[in-house]
Amino acid sequence: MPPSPNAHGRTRIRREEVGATRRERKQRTREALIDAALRLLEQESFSSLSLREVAREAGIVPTGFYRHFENMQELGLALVDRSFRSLREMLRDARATADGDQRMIRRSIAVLVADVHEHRTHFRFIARERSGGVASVRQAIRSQIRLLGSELATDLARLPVLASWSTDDLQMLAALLVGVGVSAADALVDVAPGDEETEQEIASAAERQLRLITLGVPAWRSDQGGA
Amino acid sequence: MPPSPNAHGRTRIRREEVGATRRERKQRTREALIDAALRLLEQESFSSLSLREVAREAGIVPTGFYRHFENMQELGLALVDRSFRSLREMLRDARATADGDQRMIRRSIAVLVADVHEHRTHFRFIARERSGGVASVRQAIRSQIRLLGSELATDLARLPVLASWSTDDLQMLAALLVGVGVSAADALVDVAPGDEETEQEIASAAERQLRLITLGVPAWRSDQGGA
DNA sequence: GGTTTCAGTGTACATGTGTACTCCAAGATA
DNA sequence: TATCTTGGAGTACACATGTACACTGAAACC
Repeated sequence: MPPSPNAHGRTRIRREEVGATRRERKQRTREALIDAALRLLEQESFSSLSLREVAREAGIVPTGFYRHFENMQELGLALVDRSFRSLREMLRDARATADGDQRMIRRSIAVLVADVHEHRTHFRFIARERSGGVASVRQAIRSQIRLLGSELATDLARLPVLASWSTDDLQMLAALLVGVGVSAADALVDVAPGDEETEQEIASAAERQLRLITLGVPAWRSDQGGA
Repeated sequence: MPPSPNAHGRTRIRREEVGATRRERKQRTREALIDAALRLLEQESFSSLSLREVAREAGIVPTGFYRHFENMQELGLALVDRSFRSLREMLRDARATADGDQRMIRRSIAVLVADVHEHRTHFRFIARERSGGVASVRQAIRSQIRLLGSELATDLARLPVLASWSTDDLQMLAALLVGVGVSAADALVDVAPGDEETEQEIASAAERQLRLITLGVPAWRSDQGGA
């Protein structure tokens, strides 16, 4: 624990603070709580994060927390929501604007890398809690990722190469592709902030992995099982 | 928190317990601590696990913990070690005894599924902490998984189809295959204990994913970049 | 058989926790 | 203007936590 608990740039909210309507100020405190949590999550995991800690970092008194969230778990769900909001749209856009599977792959990876870059804290949270401690948070994250997969499967179904594929096989493929993305994001989150080279390597590896997979697609026959 | 903290079958260790040499008894208590931790980790994450909790569950007094581990983090590393010990050998064996890539895939997945089945607690721990809270534990797990990848890459290099591949591409392929395995294990850990059907589905999906990847292999050309 | 070692005990303490309660000042509403 | 509503403050309490310290009795050793 750092010696000075309120040391670095937390968002102090005070009654005296200038601010417009009451709703706006409440909203702002809510944001401050979310941001405070994300900031603290760079150092520790969600399940070991305490209500008091978050409140302190946000600059309000512990009991004030309850005006915004019933408990920490609810804060967790808000964090999941916040973290996934933009990514899903951006990915869908990326697939819509660029068709042709190779271009789609490059675009999607680029979007992912850029988003991880810009919202590192969100992705660190997601990566850490995807299999992590608090059950409801974990489930929320997984359901978001599953959604990502379904959306991808729907788009894939429109590609000529995949026209003859069964829904089951499409889901399998989509899950595989999403898995590669998740692994890449996982790896990116742990790259030192300045290290663009490693970042580039991870992106390139993910791209090549996706490309390898697409190479298998034309040869796929659902029923071929044995050696 | 459950009403009776010492309720279910924890391993009580007492001075009066019959036991042979002093070393053996110390070893047994150490095991009891590890087992206690694994038991508790079914309900909560490692970073929110307390030293007192583990000691209590193992049937010793809090301060007794220090006779075995310097702190919780060291316990965590012991858990990582314990969890990976058997799997790596089993996987290497599986690849050694069955050559021919399709058979290798089937065998490896079978080994993984069986091991997850038998040591569910280990894999739950690994899955949860792989991206989880305590840095040193996370790093230990990742290095084990990376090792898994390197070992696989070495074995892959011996396959005729991959003879011409660069080391870099082999690493990329190995990472992809290991990634599929990790995802599968992730999913398996959350299957309800009795539900063999879902288990079978996950295994089958992973197998198909691996098969699809191998289909891409003959078509791979390292330098082909564009659409 | 006497001495040493040491795994596990028991006590103690300062600190952090979640949450119940009352209070208040400023925004909302009439 | 007077009244109501409500974010947030302040106080309080009953816990749980990590670890320091002195202890004990049996195994290990001479």
